[in-house]
Formats: sequence, C-alpha cells, structure tokens
Amino acid sequence: MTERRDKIPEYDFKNIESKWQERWNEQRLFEAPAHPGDAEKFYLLVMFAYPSGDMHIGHFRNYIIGDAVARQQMMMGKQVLHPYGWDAFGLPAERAAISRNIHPAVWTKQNISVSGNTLKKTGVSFDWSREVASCDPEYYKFTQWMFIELFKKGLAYRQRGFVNWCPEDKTVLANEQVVDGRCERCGTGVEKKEQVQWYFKITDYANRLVDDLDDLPGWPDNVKTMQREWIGRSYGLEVDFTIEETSEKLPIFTTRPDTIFGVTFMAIAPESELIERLGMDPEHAAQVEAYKKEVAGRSDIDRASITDDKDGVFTGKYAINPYNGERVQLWVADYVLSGYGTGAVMAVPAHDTRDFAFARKYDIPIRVVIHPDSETVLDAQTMSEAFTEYGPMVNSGQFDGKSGKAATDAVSDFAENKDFGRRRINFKLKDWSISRQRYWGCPIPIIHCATCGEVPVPFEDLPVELPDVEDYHPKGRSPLSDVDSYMNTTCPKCGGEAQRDPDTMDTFVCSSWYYLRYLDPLNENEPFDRDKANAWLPIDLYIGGVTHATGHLIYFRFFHKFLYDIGWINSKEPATRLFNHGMVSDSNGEVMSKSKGNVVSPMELFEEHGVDVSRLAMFFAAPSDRPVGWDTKEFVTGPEKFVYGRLYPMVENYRSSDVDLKQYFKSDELTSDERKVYIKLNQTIKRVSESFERLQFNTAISSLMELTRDFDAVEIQNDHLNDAVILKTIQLIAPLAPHLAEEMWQLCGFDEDSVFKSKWPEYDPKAVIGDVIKVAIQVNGRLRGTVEVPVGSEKAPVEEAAKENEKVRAHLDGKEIVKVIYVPGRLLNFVVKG
RNA sequence: GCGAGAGUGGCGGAAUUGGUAGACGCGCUGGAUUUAGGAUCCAGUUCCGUAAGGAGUGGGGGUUCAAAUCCCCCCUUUCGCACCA
Repeated sequence: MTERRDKIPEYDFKNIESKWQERWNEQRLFEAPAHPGDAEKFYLLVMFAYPSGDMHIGHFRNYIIGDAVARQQMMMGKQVLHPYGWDAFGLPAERAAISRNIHPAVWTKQNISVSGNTLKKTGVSFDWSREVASCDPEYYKFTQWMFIELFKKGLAYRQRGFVNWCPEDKTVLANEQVVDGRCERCGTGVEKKEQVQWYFKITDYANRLVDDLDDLPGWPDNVKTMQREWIGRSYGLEVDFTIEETSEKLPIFTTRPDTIFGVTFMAIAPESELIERLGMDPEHAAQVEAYKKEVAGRSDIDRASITDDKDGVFTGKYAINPYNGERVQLWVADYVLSGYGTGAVMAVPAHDTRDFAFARKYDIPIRVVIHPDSETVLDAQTMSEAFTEYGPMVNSGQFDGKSGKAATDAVSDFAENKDFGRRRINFKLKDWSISRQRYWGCPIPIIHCATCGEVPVPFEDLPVELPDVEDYHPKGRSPLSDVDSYMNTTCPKCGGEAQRDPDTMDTFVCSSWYYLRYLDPLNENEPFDRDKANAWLPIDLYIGGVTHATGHLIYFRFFHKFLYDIGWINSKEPATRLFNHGMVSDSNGEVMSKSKGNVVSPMELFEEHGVDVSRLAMFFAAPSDRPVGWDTKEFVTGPEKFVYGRLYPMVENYRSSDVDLKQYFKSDELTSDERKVYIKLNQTIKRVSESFERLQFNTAISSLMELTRDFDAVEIQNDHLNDAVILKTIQLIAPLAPHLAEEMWQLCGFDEDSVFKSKWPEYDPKAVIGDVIKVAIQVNGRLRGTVEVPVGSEKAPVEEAAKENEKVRAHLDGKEIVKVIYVPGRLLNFVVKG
C-alpha cells in the first residue's frame, strides 16, 4: 500500500476540497437556469434553516442527503434546481440577540455569514445565486404581498378571541406552537388571554387539505396520518335544542345522532356567552360564576391532566330535546371545549365515556338507547362503562331497530325535514393565528383608519420596512407600537391620519412560500414570475425533519393551494415527494446541546477527517431516514480506511486505455477472473442506483467496498475493463464523496469536464448474474450443502448434482423422497419421510 | 387511553419482499511487519459443541416444502394525538 501511495500524489483533502469548491464556483456548475429547458427538471428542496450560531451535525446530515440526490440526478441528465436560504425572522433569533445585547438584525446577519461559510465548506451543491433570507426587505415585501392577497379574498381577518399567550416570550402562539400546554420554544406554561389578533382562514381549505393527501403517494404515511388527525375532520349532525324558558336555540354538534334519545343532560363550555343569557336564579348564578373563575385559573396543563375527573356545575335551567320534547338539565362543564363545534354538547352517558363519568359523579340519570346486538341487553344501573359502539337503537320511538349508518341517516333526515337540524362537517383545525407582539418579524401591511377601517398598504408602498429601533425587548405589546414615527401614518384611502398595525407576523408565514421565491429571487415587481415558477414546480423531493408535519407542512400546502386558486401557479400541491431524515444524537441517544457538552461540530470533523470522509461516514452509519447516534471514532474509521487504502489508490492503477464507458464486455473476451469482476461491477451499478432511489446510501457504500475489494484481489489483463471499473467506481461514489471523485476523475485524465457532467453508469443486464450459480440444497428445509451449476439449469441436473453431495446424501439415505422443490437459481429442497 | 412504526451478533446495520440469516463496517481474537507504540496486511469472529450436529431474527402459537419476512396473542420501545362530542 505504501509503494502505491508514493506513485500518486497524497490525498491532501484540505487543498483538494477548496480546489474543487472554487472550480465548481467558477464554472457555475450548480446554477440552474430560469427555465429548465429541454432537459427533465428536478427541483430538490431542503428545508431552509434558522441561522443559529453555526451549523449542527444534524444540518450536515440533512444537507448531504439532499446533495447526494442532487448530484446523482444531475448525472442522470436532469436539470437540477437545488437552492438554499435562511428562515431569518423569529423568536429564537430575537431571544439570542437580546441575551447577547446585540440587535437582532446584526446578530442574524453575522450568523448567516458564519453558517453560510460552513455550508460552503461542505461543498453542498446549492445554487447560491438564488439564496434568500426572509428578513430581507426584498423578500418580506412579498410576504406582505401574500398577506394582502389573502386579505383581499377575506382569508386574513382580525378578531378578538382567546389566544395562547406565552408569559415568558410575551407573545401569542399558534396552536401548532403549543405542545402539551407549554410553549414549544421555552417550555413555559401557556395562558389563555383575550386579544385582538390577525388570523388566516386556513379552515376554508380544511377539506382540500385532507382530501388531496390522497394524491400524494410520495409522502410518508405517518406524515399524512398526522395531518389528517390534526385537521380532524368529522361528519355529524347539528341539532337545535331549545332553552326552556327563554326559548333561545342551543345548537349542538354530534357524530352520534343515533344516540339522541339517550340524552339526559346538556353541557356548555364555561367560556360560552350563552351563560349570561340564561336568566339563572342568584344562587345558581353565583355557583356558575365561581366555577368559571376556578376554571379560568386552570392552565392548559392542568386541563389536559384531569382527563378522568370531570367537573361542572348545574345552572338550574333546562333544555328541550326536539326529538322527544324531554326537558334535561343544563350544566356548565369544563370538559366542553369552547373552540370546537358549538361549544355545547348533548350528553349521552350510556354511550359516551366522558358523559358517563360526569353522570356517575353527579348522579344524573343514564338511559340506554343502543344495544350491542339484538340479544344483548344493557342495564343502565349496572353498567361499568359507556357502550360507545354502534348497535340497534332502542327506547328511541320510531327509530327503534335501526343501527349504524342507517340509524344515523334516519335521525339526520328527520331533523333536516323538521328543520331543527342539519348535517355538518367539523374540524379540529382552527384558523391560523399569525399576529406576534414581537419586534423581529415581518410587519403587517395594514393601516387602521378611523373612517376607512382596515386598509391594506398599496403595493407601491411595499415593503413596510421594519424600523430600526433602540428598544426591541418584549413587553407584552409590540415594541413597534412605541415607535411613533412608524405607527403614525396616513390612510391610503382617505388621506386622513391613521395608524399602522403594530404586530409582526408569525415566521411560519415567511416560510410558507420561500420555495417559490427561489424560482425568481430577484424579481422586484412580483413575488415570482408565473412562467418561471410553473416551469420548475412542483418540488420533486422535499427533505426535512418530521417535526414540521403538522405545522409548516400544512401551512405551505395551504399557501400553495391559495396561490393556485388566484391563478399564480398551476399545480395543486407543492411537493410530490417528501422525505424525513432521521435525527442525529450523541452515541448515548441524547440530544446534542452545549450544556451537556456533547456537541460534535461538523467543522471539527472536516478539519480532522476531511469533508468527504465525514460525508461517507455519515451516510454509512445508517439509512437516511433512521436516527443516528453519532460516534466519530466508530463511524469514521471504516470509511477512512476505505478511501485511503482502497478507493483513492485505484487511480494509480489506471491505464489510460481510452475506454468507451458505454461499452459492454462479452464473456468470451474476458478471463474468468475478469468476468467475475465485470459481473460484480454491474451488480454494483444496479445496487447503487437502487440505493439512490431509496436514499439508502449505507448499502451503496457497502457494495462499492465489495467491488473495490474484489477488484484488488485479481489480475486484470484487459485494459479497457480495468479502466472501466475504475472510472465507473469514481462515478458511483461521486455524489457521496464529490471532491474525492473529481480529483480522481481528473487524475484519470479528464481535465476539462467535471465528473458531474458525465453520465451515470448503466448496468449491462446480461452481466448482473454470473454464468455459474450456487444453489442451496436443503433437506426438509434445512441447509445441507450447496452445488454450483450453470445459470439457467433445469431441475433434473441440479437434483443429480445435489445427490452427489456427501452431506446431502447422508440425510437422504434410507428415507423416502416425497417431493422435490426447485427454485431456479436459488435452492433445491428435498422433502423426505421416514 | 387511542393511532402508527420498530425489535436481527458485543455495536451500527444487510437480507433481491416467502427461498443459503448476519452483507458491509466497527469492535474483538490470533498471526505477520515493527526497537516499541501507532499504522498496515492476513486469518477468524451469532450462540452451544473438540467434532458430527444442534439452537437461533423480543416471547408464545399458527400457515407453508420453506418465515426475520404472512396471520393471531403477548412483552418491550420510539413517535404522534390526547376531553374534538
């Protein structure tokens, strides 16, 4: 090995990496044209990142996965678009800046530069000419444009309502940003607060967001399931009950109309305005008031944890069931959510778990109206839990005997005919709250005028620039509201004195359309040119973490559909294939964090082992969708030996035979060793190509290791074959170890053209199976030996050969052969008796 | 609690989707080289057994000539949802 290394220049990764990075840059190898042209297009997108201090090893993994795909697609002849940018507005940047006492703008800019440098050092094939940062006025000008377009269509509206308030960050959070009742960012318990907020009416798109998931076969099922559940569509019936004395209607939503004769009480949410209009007597009114106060003091965390213990208070009032005219008690109960359905429920203790618990606690009657089947009879007195399945209706007058869908339909039809009810679809998904009372975000482009109301800023005046303020600290109201020069303006409509909206937008708004801006990043007049955008859309592969399943990935589909509706793009879904990469943790499976001191920086890795060895090590550690517990020594050793001991030294063996890479070799022109290597080569091409389709680069690398090992083990006389193996190996490894491959490619004499301009190898279909094949011989399903037979052998000769085998014979002796099963090219199984 | 996924050597992980389980790599053992260490190379490495042979893909059952792979029950684990009427 040492003698070999003397002949070729040592692999000096530092110089070689920067050499090729410079060259790619000069040649603009990764810059995509405005239109893909005649070649098939491939839009590869990795989720852009928030620019924190520096790149994490998890980012490193994410980007090299995309990079490998991009480079291979390029070699497959596609016109690839692989852009990158920065999700630069938002709370984390602002909080970090505050703790360092640096202005968020300065801090963000610094970090974009630091992270950008690290990224450039990894040699990822991003088209940097399309780089965007969501905090640039040229970018957020069009975030504001998006807002106004939504506003014009009535899909952006302002409303007073209960919001999730994080007392630590002093801002409102979207439902998606509240996890287990806590702020996703800082972990503080979220409070309910009433406030005027801007909302995007994403619920208008709820049906399509669910239905169109069926048109996304390239999305992982778990993400689609999560989105379906998050949107939470349910079909049911809205029925108007009536409040006894006031005759006010009390609509409720139910998915179980077939249980409506079992209603024994009603419950309304403590937040419901209806409570005030009930006309309760003073005693009950006081109890209800006390209960409301108590509930208001409960945090979301408490509410979530008391799932078993339901409580509530009786109002002293009654409601009438329109089906049977019965009067039932009306309660106020915490377990009724004000934000879902009508904020009131009909309670059927016999057939609903929650109602059952409540009824038992407060001694409310339980009435059975569904039986499991016609034989089994339930007894309300002795039931230990609610029966929540479908079955024939009983005690339900004219509906008795009907069950399941027929029952639901009959009961629903009845209500619709009598006009006291209607079929309805309800969603768990709520409108997207986007106002943030923070400084570092995209200003909301609305002017509040006393006479004209909410007036959008005219396009000519966009962007509404975020003013440079002294004090950007959060104080519970937007810091912008204290900046008079910003707030005071004139109404674009009437010219009178008016005020700007003081809030900024949730960063998820900024990240909902960035993939479109990449398609025309310098356009000053439009968010993007329609032709350019449609030429590249949809995204062919979108790579990112599962964490965004119910947040970003729903918002971004919503935006895409909206833009489709208003005629800006002609695809209904933004991305045809989604890939979730696995996370990187430390070797104990723990998240890397500065406080634990277990952070592995990609830069350290590059310094010590070079970018390409680091890449190979990461790829080799696990398939891309699985988590990796990173251990530098364990993971790097193998790939490093492979590169220095086997792969790179191949170049020294190159014979400059001027081989045509399209040439296939015929059996009779090769020795048997050569034939073996040729077959191995083609099997490897096949396996590596398949590995790329599944993004399973670990198996790609292992087959390349096998190929180089087998190649080293034999003497190759045929110069063309020798060189073909070397060149194709370089091509196959190129997307995974790009600098190394370029260097080797050049050492083999390809001075002019990048290996990425060469054509991805195709395998010789006649050479993926050897001429001779090993067939396993089993007796009663257990392996007793193997025989070598020519490819395509019939059963009889294989059976003959098998019987020659001593061990096999030993197991056949004295037994009766009942059956012989032959799987051509695989195995032969004797089934024996006795 | 509900839903989805996963469980294969000491470790990361393979297995053409029902057909020779453990590819490839790490680690380990022995040997070669070396003043020594490191590095490198060769051989071995699922477990029990000197061997013949047997057992073996979380556990138990089943289908099949043949199961890591398909079916049923259970255990463990990861993730998501968690009063959605």
